[in-house]
Amino acid sequence: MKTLLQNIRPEIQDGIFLKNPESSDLGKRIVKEGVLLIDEIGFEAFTFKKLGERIQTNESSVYRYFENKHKFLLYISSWYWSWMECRLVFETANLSQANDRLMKAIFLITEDTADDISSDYIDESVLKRIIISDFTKTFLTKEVDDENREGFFKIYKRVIYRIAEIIKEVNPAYSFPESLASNIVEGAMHQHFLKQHFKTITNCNELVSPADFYINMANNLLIKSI
Amino acid sequence: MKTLLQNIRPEIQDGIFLKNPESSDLGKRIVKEGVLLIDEIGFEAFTFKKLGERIQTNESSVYRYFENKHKFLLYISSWYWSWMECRLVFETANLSQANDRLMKAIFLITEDTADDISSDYIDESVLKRIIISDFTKTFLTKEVDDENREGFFKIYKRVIYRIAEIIKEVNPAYSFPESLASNIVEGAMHQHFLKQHFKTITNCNELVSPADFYINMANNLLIKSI
DNA sequence: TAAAAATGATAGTATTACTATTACATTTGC
DNA sequence: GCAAATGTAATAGTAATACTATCATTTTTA
Repeated sequence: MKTLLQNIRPEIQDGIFLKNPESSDLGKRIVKEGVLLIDEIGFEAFTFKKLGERIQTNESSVYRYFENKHKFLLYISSWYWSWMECRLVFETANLSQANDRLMKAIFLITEDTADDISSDYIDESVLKRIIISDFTKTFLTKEVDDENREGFFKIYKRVIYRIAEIIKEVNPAYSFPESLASNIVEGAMHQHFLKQHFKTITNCNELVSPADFYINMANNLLIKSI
Repeated sequence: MKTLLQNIRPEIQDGIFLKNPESSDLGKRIVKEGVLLIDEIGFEAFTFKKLGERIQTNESSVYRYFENKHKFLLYISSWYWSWMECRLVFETANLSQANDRLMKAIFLITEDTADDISSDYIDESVLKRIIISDFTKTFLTKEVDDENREGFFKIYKRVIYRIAEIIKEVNPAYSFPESLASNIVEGAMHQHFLKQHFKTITNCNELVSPADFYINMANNLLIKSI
């Protein structure tokens, strides 16, 4: 499993990068260190100049790979969702019961920490933290419709479709499969955030995970109500 | 009701503004036109210089009221949640059944458009659009813990507590009242966003509203499962 | 080994995000 | 009605951001 995932290259939409960062050592360093730098100082304070200093290269070299930091965030987000889709497909493949697939899918999406399956150069647990605090910023912009048309959110949406499909299998009569899927994916990130910063408006803590909350939700909405 | 709400001044935490914009005509124009400008060009492109030009005043005059545009967003967000809390309290006050109060609360929080109850100078339906696309940006920052300690998110959290309290009344045995409340509030904003920009990952559309989705959710989780 | 591609270094521009100063206008308190 | 206090406008200035352009140098590859 480990080796399999390590060899999978993420599918990234044309137009997100200028030059494929996987194609060179510098490109890989930009991505690897960029992720760490965003995690350290936050996306707002992150600049290509600071990244250049950190990896001992010129600001302009970074600009050869990515147009701007927004595209960089789109890149690492696509990477994350691509990796998530891959795990979703692999880890549900051998489950014959739709309900088992749903529980597994919710568990994967909402789990607290990425497990230790790591690609060669990106730290997934750090990436997950960035996704929780910054992914929504990729689409909460005035350019969202143009960028959606260009396919920049394709993989993210595909992850949601896959979960919605499992939901439909579990209970074909349920009226809101897509909304429930998108609610679980977005909501899980939000509950993780609340757990860290606004503890009083969530029941998630060291003992209760977002997975518990959403597994209970899915069971009640789809199974007990049949 | 209209006059009542018109006369209520929002409760805004000290430290969000430098000088109370309600205290002068210029301050009110800053808020009113600032809201419209953010709606038009988006929060990222919004600057105090552009706002100054729009209302024919100097950039530095705007800086006398707000430290920066982040604080401005915090201000209009507090305003929105304050107004929402007020409506929540008033419109559920006369309902004796906890379940009726919950349905009313969910409806208020998730409703499509603000109704025509308007304060003298802020356009609530425009403000609601801004909340949907920009509210999360107020807390998805590196400064969130400091700002939370300063009370900048107090009213927002209080809205969630109130909903969580109603949830507990409806079903005291339910294990995740705070998480469900925060999920509904945040999720409703997200479903509105999806309805506008990512139609394929939501079931909400012209016929089905986020209110339908969340009312069904609350009923199934809290009532049918008792 | 020559051509092509990638990188590094430097410089430059427009805009942003402010701060400071001073002059002028308006309100308010007595 | 006038002085004091407060509020606003205008101008200028700084540091950082978000890039783009140019050209020399190094590395890759054909």
